[in-house]
Parts: sequence; structure tokens; C-alpha cells
Amino acid sequence: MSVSSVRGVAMTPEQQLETLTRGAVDVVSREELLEKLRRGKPLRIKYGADPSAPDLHLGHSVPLWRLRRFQDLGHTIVFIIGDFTGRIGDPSGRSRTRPMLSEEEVRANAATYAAQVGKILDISRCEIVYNSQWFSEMAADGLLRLAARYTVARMLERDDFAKRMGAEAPVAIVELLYPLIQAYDSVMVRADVEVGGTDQLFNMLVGRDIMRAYDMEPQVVMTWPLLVGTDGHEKMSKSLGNYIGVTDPPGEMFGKLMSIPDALLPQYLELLVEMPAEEIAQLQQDMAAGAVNPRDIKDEMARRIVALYHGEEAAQQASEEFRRVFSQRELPSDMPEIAVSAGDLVSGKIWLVRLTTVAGFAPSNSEARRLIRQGAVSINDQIITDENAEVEVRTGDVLRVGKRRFGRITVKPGD
RNA sequence: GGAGGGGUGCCCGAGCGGUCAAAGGGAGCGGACUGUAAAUCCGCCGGCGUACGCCUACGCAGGUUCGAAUCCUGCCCCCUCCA
Repeated sequence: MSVSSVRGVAMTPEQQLETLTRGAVDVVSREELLEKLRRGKPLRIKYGADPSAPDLHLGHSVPLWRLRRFQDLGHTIVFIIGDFTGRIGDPSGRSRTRPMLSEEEVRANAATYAAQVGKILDISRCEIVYNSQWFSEMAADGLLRLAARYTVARMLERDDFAKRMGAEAPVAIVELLYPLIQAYDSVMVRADVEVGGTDQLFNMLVGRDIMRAYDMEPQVVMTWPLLVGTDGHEKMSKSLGNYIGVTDPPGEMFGKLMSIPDALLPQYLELLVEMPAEEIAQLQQDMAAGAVNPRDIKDEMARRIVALYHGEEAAQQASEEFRRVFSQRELPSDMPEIAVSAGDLVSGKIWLVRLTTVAGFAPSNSEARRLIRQGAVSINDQIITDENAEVEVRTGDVLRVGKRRFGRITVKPGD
């Protein structure tokens, strides 16, 4: 068997280089990568995972799909679960200390993580290692020896340290250590290549220096752009709430993809469905000229992306459902049930504010009142704006709040 | 160790004894317009069952005062400069 074949088609090292680096922002360096490929042995490709946030989103998927190319070419993906750092608790983010994770939590998160990564990579062919394996045994002298290999000045060059210092925001000592920790991982797994988002460039480059300091051949570093989130401005991240999770149900994934600003389309087409640059350029022209409706491009793209994670059929359904609910303003075919206890009804009626909060469509009565006053709440398409309204409900009635919150009421016998 | 600056709502930021649930901006939410796009416009934006009422809130804990985000004391935390 050949290490350099895709579906049986042999590739020369030069062709591999071409495939593997397509769309990359940084490759440090192409020459070194080519050299490694020429040796004809499977390369070890490192990818670091944070065990505190096991929710994979499309932003993560960008480097992961590139790892998939490596895997298809017979190379070995090495996943490092950063449980050591996760257990210490990273005080960065300046507002609150991240919670420390117990060993069980880390394991559970890692398992979730692996399951999600499995949607993109063949996980059975990946090596999964925990960095606590070596760090929990490293004594203070080992850490000091590692720290001695790097200088403060070089560490402070890092963009976000510089920015935070400038903004008078705190930078904890351990944060300076993080790049070293990550770099040492590269030493321990004997990485040939490390890939990540452009925000990881600095850390990964430190990896090269540290590997040299430990007399190893430095890893090749490759970065891909950070995907911008659904808000159209910030990078996709869970904490900003602008993310599309790979485990989002088809309908939700589809809807989120449809709601991205048009300006994001070229980037999404390139990074998520790997549309060739010429095609993207052509589409942009057509859109500018009004020859195609961006909505249709989005629909096509959303279908392709949903299909990657949920299959063709689910993708097709999501598209049709979307059209039905949002274009034609019909009711969704599937709505969550709102259970109302008969005991909550007074002669068949319930306070609308209460109904809204019970349904989970508003976090507080005050919020529910606001929504009602603003005309966002309807029952069976009847908008009700009286916040004091007592409404009659029967099983089967549909409560709607805003554009996208729907529920079908079920009256349960109760005390 | 010394000197100085600062901690306000999800974020930024004004307020510096009453008229403060706290200006302004951002984010978010709702409505209009649409393609669940962008832009724009209007409205909302701590909680409490129906309330010119009550509770919670301006780092934490006390105090002064009829009354404190605003003054005083102690503590915690951040930043800058010097050592």
C-alpha cells in the first residue's frame, strides 16, 4: 500500500504538497514540507484540542477538513487533548477564571470531542493522546528547563499579549507559559506538521524553536483562516454565540447558514465547501450584476454543508422546510410541545405572560410582557398585545413568539 | 517596598450626596421593509401577576447622613511609574 495515494491514485510529493497547502494562509515552510513528503514515510500531523469546550463548530471544521486531506494521503493525525492545561484552569479572558476540570469531565469532554471529530475524520485511524501524560510527571525542574529555552521579549512579541498590555489588561504569568507548554507537546509527539487557525501561528512557531532546542527537526507549521461567525464580524466562537455547531440539527444549521451576511459568502464557499477561486469570483460578479440571487447561492451552499454532517436527504428537507416556514410563512412541520397543566388553567384560561414563560420563549415575566406589548406573541396566528390577557387554550393550539419560536400546546390533566 | 490611577448593568463608558434602575454607544430582542442578508426606520432592553408599589444592582465589608454609585474606614483585585 502506498502512503501517497488518494483512492488508489498515486500522488507525487509535489502533487501532495499542492493538495495539502491549497488555501493555506501560512506554510512554514513549503520547502521543508516537500522535503518531509519526499521521504515517503507517513507524517505525524499534530492538532491540539481544548477539552473545556467540546462543542465543535464550523470554524474548527476548517483545519479539520484539511487534516482529512492528510489522512486521505495516508498520514497520521495526532490529536492532543490539552487536559493538563484544562485542569489547571486558564485565568485568561481577564474577567473570570475558567473553571478547573476534573479528570472525569476531561474524559467525558474528550469522548464528545472525538465523536464530533468523527464526522470529519476517520477517528479510528487517529492517535489520541493527553498531554497530562507527560506534564503531570514533569517536575518543577523540567518546567524550568523548558522555560529557560525562551525569552520574555520573544514571548511578548505575540500580538494579543502586546495588545492586552497596551489596553492595561492583565496578563498572567502562566499565560506566558502556555505557548511553551503547547510547544513541548510537539516535542513529545514528534510532530512533523502542526496545523491550526491563523491565531495559532505564534504558538506553533514557538513549537519549532522549542523542538530545535530539544535537538529535533522542527515541525512544519500551516495555518488556515479563521472563519467569521454568523454575526459577520467576529471570529466564530462559542462564547460569542455566533457559531454553527457541527452537531446542530439540520434545520438549525441550515437556518444559521441562511442568516449569514452576504459579504461572508465568498469566505464560506471557499473554506467550507472548498469552491474553486474562479467559481467564487464568477459568482461574485453575477451577484453584483444581479444575475443571481444571493439567497439561492446560500441555499445551495447551506444544503451542501448540511449534507456533510447530516446527509443529502436531511439537507434537502431542511431546505424545503426553511422555504415553507420563512419564505411562505407557514407553520413548521415539527414543533416542540408546550405542556400546560390543567391545574394552571382557570376556567380554561391561562395568563398569556405565564404561558410564554412556561413555554420557555421568555426568560422572565417582564421579558414576556415586553414581547407581548411589541406584538411578537400570537396564538393560532392571532396577535395578542394585551399583556394582561387571559387566553383560552386547547390542545393543538399554536403559540408563536417572534419569527422563529413556535410551539404546540398540549393540555395535560393535572392537579 | 514607594508613588499615582482605577474597579459602574452582557461589553465599553458617563455620573461623583437627593430629580439614578443609573446618560451615551455597542451587542441583543421585537416590529416595519426583505432574501430569517446588509443597510435603514420605530420600539424595548434588572426582577416581581397585573403595581406613580416593592425587591435587587454601581468590587467586598462596615460607617457617616433624613438620604450614598457618589463622602469616610478597612479589605480584595487591576493598571502605570520608580525600586
